[in-house]
Amino acid sequence: MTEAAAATEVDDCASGTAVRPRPDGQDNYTIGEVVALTGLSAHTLRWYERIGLMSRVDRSHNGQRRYDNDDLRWLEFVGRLRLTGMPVADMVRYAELLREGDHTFAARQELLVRHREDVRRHIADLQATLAVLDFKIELYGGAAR
Amino acid sequence: MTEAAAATEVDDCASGTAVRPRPDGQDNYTIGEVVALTGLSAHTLRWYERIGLMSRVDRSHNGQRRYDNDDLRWLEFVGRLRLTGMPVADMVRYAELLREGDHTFAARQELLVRHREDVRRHIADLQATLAVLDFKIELYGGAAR
DNA sequence: TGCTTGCCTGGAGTGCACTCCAAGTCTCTA
DNA sequence: TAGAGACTTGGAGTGCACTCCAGGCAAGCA
Repeated sequence: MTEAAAATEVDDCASGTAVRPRPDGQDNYTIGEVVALTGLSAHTLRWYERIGLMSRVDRSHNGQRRYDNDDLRWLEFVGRLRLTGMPVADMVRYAELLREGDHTFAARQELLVRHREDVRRHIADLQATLAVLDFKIELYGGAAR
Repeated sequence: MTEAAAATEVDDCASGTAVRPRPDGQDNYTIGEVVALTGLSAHTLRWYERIGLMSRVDRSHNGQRRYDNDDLRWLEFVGRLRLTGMPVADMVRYAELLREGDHTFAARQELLVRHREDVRRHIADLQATLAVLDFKIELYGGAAR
């Protein structure tokens, strides 16, 4: 496997539940379609592009955005990172590393490893709180009876 | 158990790792001590009081805040809710219900139950993302070799 | 031909959760 | 008696992640 091929594979496997309604080749979606598919607003999609969280999206002959399946995959991955609390600045950093090419593999991996640690810690915090919530809810139930 | 007793117990059991360095009776802490104990800033502590997230804190003869163990317990619980992403407005709502008395038991329980659902969903999201991160990190590792 | 719909841009505005500021008070130590 | 340090207040400012606005363009339809 070449590094370039690995990079593609690494960066495309956003998640198992990809939303890619049309096969490669017929995959050019208007911003409105992407809004419907991702739940993001058109404002947010344009903003993501402006701040460099997406590389420049293709345009139609009259300047309108045309997204492809790779864009959807990327948006899905970004959605996951966002859901897990990664700051937008870090996601932009990751996107920049991606554009810089294969020599940034280690930096990208490090960024993801660090984020994974954050996520693990956060899960532990949430579970500890869940126990407290269970206890309080139980007590309220007991007091109400 | 009276409802009042239940309310006290329910609302004091913030967590197992309470930071309460002095026993009840000698428990009056300056804002600086509470900053050191909780990690919150003095600004934030005053702001919490201003918005009603804490009921009015005792004052010394010259108007300075004096926190007690109950305040610390409450701050600890608030910290947990904050960590798990509850909006401040919801925490204020909970604090208001608490001040209104025993007849708000059901409402308080409902609020916590709803939040517990949010937390559970969030844990599931985090775990799904963890799987994606593991996969990508693994691929980067493979590509680097 | 005019109207609607969907899209474009740069820049301003919003909501949240703090965070800081200015000007003042009080207490303690040198 | 002076200075340092910890505290007080209301109100303004900050950073983040959007979110909206004004003004305009292009395509499709009555």
